[in-house]
Amino acid sequence: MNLGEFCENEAKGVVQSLVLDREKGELVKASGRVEKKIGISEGKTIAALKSHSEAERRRRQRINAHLSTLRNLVPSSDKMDKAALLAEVVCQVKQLKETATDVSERFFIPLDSDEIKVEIIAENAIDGTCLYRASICCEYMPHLLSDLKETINSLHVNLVKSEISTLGSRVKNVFLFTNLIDGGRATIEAREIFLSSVRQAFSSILDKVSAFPEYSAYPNKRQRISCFDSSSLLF
Amino acid sequence: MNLGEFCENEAKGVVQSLVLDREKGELVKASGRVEKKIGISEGKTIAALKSHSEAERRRRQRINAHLSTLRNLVPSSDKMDKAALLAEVVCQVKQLKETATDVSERFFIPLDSDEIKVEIIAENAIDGTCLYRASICCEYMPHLLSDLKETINSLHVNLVKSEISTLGSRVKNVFLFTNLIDGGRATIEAREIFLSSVRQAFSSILDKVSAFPEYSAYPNKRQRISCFDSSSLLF
DNA sequence: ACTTACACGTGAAGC
DNA sequence: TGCTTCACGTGTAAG
Repeated sequence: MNLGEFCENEAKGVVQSLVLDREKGELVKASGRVEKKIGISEGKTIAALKSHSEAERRRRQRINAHLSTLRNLVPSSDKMDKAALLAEVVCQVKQLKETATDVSERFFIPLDSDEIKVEIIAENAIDGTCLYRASICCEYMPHLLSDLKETINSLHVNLVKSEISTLGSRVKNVFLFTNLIDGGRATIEAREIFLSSVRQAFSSILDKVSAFPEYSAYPNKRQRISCFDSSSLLF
Repeated sequence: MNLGEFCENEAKGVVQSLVLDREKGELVKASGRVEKKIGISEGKTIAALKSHSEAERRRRQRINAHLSTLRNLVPSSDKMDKAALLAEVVCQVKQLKETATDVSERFFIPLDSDEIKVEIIAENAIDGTCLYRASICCEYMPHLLSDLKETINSLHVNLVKSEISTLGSRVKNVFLFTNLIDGGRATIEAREIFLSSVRQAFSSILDKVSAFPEYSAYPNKRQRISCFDSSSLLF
């Protein structure tokens, strides 16, 4: 029922509405409760309708403003319709994410998602000693590095190499180490147990970081990258 | 005028339409041309209206499908309304692009936008010889490298170093060189002329690449990065 | 004339 | 109840 229709029918004191019935393909009465008590507050109703349509107008403007912002961000998306623009945005986001992941894995850049990875990356053919790689990517917090150091120490591993890289407030740490305790005599089960204990140790750090109140509160930060070998610095 | 309104007025052989006048804040007649010849093709009109509303329905579905795809791509955007979702997407795209640019500049990764950069990066304090850095980022095409080689040769520069990196089908080349011809005696104007001649030479390569029919046709490619020093390989 | 895309006002549903 | 969001059918203009 549009505004014009309402006022027109208001005079008769009744509201009738016909709609297109999609299944039957014909016009039908809109509903059963078409009778209404009218005449008391036409002004109020009109005012409500007016504010409603104005609110809806504002909503559309908000959405379209974001869409045109996206248009500026996406190259050569002028004269694309809304659907095509959104399709293009989907592609861009996917591709950017994929690139970011690739770059991150190869070049050791911290991403925005927290992550822990612990894996065996090499096995000594002679004595069966394993080389492990453990990485943690998270938001920076005070004492993060000393916590990590403590964790590594408590695991009683033979640290081969450690690296840190930062991007904005994100930190990524990678550790290469061998297992001191069972070394070459480790069974597959023992290795799995060791892996999961390392994962657990790192996870508790991640929990601590997650619980830490961020003091950067998501600014439009200008991100800067730095990375270095911290083997000699930290440990 | 909605379908119900139309059919209702059709009986009277006239169409009246009231709309809310935003400036005056009151209801006014919609337009002057309210008289219509009706009774000839009601069926056709209804059919047209129906196909119209169905088309509009399909359009909405298309747009909403893309929006829900974006919802899945953006973390924790469940229960966001459309505007908030789009705002979040804008942020994500901006941040991803910024990160990509940072990473690209520092780690020498080709991005998706074609680019040429030629600049002086150092000047010899004694003889005034300049060290230049020229980079080109573009789509790969056959003979790109030999074209580049030819271009560099034709510029008669003293090539110090060249690097290539690729990401998917994108290629980025960086060249460090000094100017053989005028060397230390170059005036500021001569340097500018030299810079622009290098830019022009690279631009013609970029034009050639742009004109080249892509054979990758934008797949959802799994991008892989490789980069190497090509000084000894290429030149 | 037919299709297509957009803006609009409105009904319905969730707080 | 009032406010907000969404889907809908429609008016309208462009190709």
